[in-house]
Amino acid sequence: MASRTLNDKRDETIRHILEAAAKTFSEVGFEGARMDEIAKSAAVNKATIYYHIGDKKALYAEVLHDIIGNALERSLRNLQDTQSPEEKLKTYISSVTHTMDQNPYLAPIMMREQISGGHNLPDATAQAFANIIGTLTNILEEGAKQGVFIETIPFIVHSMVIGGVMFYKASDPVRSKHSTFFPETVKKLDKKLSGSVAEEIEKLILRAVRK
Amino acid sequence: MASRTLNDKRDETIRHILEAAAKTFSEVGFEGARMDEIAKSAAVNKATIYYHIGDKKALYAEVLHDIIGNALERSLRNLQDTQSPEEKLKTYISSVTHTMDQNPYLAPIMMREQISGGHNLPDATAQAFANIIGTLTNILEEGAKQGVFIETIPFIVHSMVIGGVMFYKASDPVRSKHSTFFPETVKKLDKKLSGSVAEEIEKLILRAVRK
Amino acid sequence: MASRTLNDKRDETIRHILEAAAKTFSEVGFEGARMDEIAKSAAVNKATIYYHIGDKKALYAEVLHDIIGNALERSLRNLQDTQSPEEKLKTYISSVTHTMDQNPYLAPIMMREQISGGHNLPDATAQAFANIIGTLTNILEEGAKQGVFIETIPFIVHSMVIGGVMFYKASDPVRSKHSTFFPETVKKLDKKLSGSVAEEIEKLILRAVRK
Amino acid sequence: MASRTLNDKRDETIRHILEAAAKTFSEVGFEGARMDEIAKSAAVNKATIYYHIGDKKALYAEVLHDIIGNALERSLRNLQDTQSPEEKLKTYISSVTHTMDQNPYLAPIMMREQISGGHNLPDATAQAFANIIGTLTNILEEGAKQGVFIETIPFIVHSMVIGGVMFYKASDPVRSKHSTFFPETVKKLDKKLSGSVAEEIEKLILRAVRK
DNA sequence: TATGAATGAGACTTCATTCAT
DNA sequence: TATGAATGAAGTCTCATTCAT
Repeated sequence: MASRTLNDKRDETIRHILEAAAKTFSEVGFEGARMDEIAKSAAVNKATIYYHIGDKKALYAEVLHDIIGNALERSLRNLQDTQSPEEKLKTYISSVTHTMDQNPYLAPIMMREQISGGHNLPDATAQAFANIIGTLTNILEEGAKQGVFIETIPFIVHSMVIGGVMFYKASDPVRSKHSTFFPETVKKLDKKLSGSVAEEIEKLILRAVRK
Repeated sequence: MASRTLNDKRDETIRHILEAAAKTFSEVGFEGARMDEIAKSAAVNKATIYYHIGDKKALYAEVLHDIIGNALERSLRNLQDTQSPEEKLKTYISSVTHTMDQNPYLAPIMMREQISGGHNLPDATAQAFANIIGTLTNILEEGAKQGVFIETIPFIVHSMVIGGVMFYKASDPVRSKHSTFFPETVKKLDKKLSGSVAEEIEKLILRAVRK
Repeated sequence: MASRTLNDKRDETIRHILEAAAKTFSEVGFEGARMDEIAKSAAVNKATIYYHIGDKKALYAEVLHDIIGNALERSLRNLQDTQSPEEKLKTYISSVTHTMDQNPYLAPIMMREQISGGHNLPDATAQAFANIIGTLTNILEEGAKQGVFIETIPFIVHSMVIGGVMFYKASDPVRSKHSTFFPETVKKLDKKLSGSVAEEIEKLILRAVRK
Repeated sequence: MASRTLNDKRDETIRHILEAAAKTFSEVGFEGARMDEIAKSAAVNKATIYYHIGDKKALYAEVLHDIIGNALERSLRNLQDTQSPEEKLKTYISSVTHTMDQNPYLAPIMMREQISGGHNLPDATAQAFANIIGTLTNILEEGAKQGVFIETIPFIVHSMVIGGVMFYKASDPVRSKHSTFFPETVKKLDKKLSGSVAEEIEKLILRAVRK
């Protein structure tokens, strides 16, 4: 029981650190993140991070693996037994939008990774990422074979879904900051993707690929 | 004549600096950029940057204004006298893709700005950025009014176009780095947007919004 | 019986620690030694060192007292009843060389102490060290009085014996590391002082001081 | 002329740094040295060391090369045209003792290098060091061939000369610190090797090897 | 105008030590 | 008795910026 308690405490500390790190990395990126800031935000001594996890790079890798890796994989599980390609595509898109909503750190971190060429992307994460594309490709090809979808370049559809969703998620701060430049209709948009926004994306993508 | 020559030289130096800075900022972001690196890449002394332009923030603002600002505005000019909403939308998309191809520093810098909430975005640039959305909104609304487009949330279409294009452009390094994870079809895709890729995006967007 | 067993275990733990500490201190010096490293090498938890012995300085003092102190004193016992000054000098030198061979941690630690001015030298150790010089001085003076040795400055003879022996012992790693620089004859030399090397030193010193 | 002045200043700064570093490294060793301390002692900002020379390891290497390397080589020049093996041996020893006197940082640094196995010894320095042994070996072998010296193991003679001299030089702090333990005769010894002490060493070594 | 030298502030990291169990 | 967790202090190094010429 004692060891159980100890492990609990350890795990809790680590979770605090990873949570704070994910938040910081998502907000300011790897280069902009300060170990001091992360430690303070996790309410632990800076050295504790080094004790439990390691240096900044190791911390980043851990965040990617722990927070991002899981989220990406989880988002694919709902697909298993859905039926028609169209249904699958809907589920796929709603899984992606839902995941982005659930984990607010996901989109910024992944976008930055994307831009910087995946320099710090652990293989496991890159693999998970590739799986997403693979899954979409399968859906689109299956749909094309069944004659319900047109022929497409899957990676471009993928770019539009993921890029579009991420862009939308990430654009929230800009929209509010320079609000005077944006028309009212743009500013009114919900911060959440789920609901009408997710449906709008689904609608557009389906219209685009449906025969 | 002497002063003309001097000015030429001065301008050339500044151009070198801005070019090098744009490249560096696009590759590693504001936080990741090193003044030393930029100076070396511009083949000038580090102090020269401070002499001619100012500190790092000033340099970044100058890059945004000089490189990005112009490019954005240029991309809108082709729209002036095109006719039907569908034609306008086509031109709009090809302008965006063309601009991204012309200026390789544009997409990364803008995406990073987007993610970080436009923290360093000069007002002029934000304004130009807002104009793009405004233009697209007008096109879509005109199309809807004429009954050739469905009703859409313009900012979401915008997210899919810009986000999709940027994502595609930015994903090139990841695709090659973790190439083993990606299927052959993904790896074969062209680095340039123009041509088939731009057409594919146009096709999908048009299919999505066309009634 | 239980307490006896406990004491045994405790003593064994302490012995492990001191052994590991002596090895580490001899290899990298006081400043270069890491408590983590010593604990790992002793197969105990780091806190155990603090519990049983104390902080780094206390540990170092303990090593000096326990390992070094005894060795130095032991090396003097053989001298008690030897007879002629020449015999005594021979015994003295072979005691020194033998001690250095027996305890591989001795020479490095003592040399470092020497260099750093005995900053961390406990009084007991310094005393034992002074005794060695005193003993040699006595032997040399007795020999001079008996007319079998020339007049010498004992501390200089001492420097040549101790310095020479330590230098020889310590030079083993350099000889092998930069082996290409050393001629074959140098590299072939034995790691042990005892035997031919000790005899050679004896021979040279005796020739130097013998009338 | 301006550039000359600039270079002078640069060189002076570097000399200050190397001087301070040599002193510090000699006193407390590589691990014990603090960059802060060295900078303060050189009256420059800490960053200036990194600007001109590099990190701690680079600084240490530079010290070894600059201070030690030169000194060692200089000590060999006097040997060129001396005549008899005995004269050469005398010159050799006085060169060594003189060098140690001239450069007070030499003995401690070299001894520490010796002890730690030449871990940080640049090849150039190791080479210079090997040359010293080679030179002595030649002298001893020439003397033996001419029948004026006995057969010896040169590296052991070398150990006694270098080890002895270094030990003597290095023992100065201990002698004064624990002065109560040392007899008056030991304490009275001069800090300088030159003069009587150097002569005493010469005398002893010559007596040892002379046939 | 341009630049090599220099620096203050602050970043990352290490390490001896203590705490809580 | 022993230890995993945690930390404060201090160390190394970096970097945007300024200085002096």
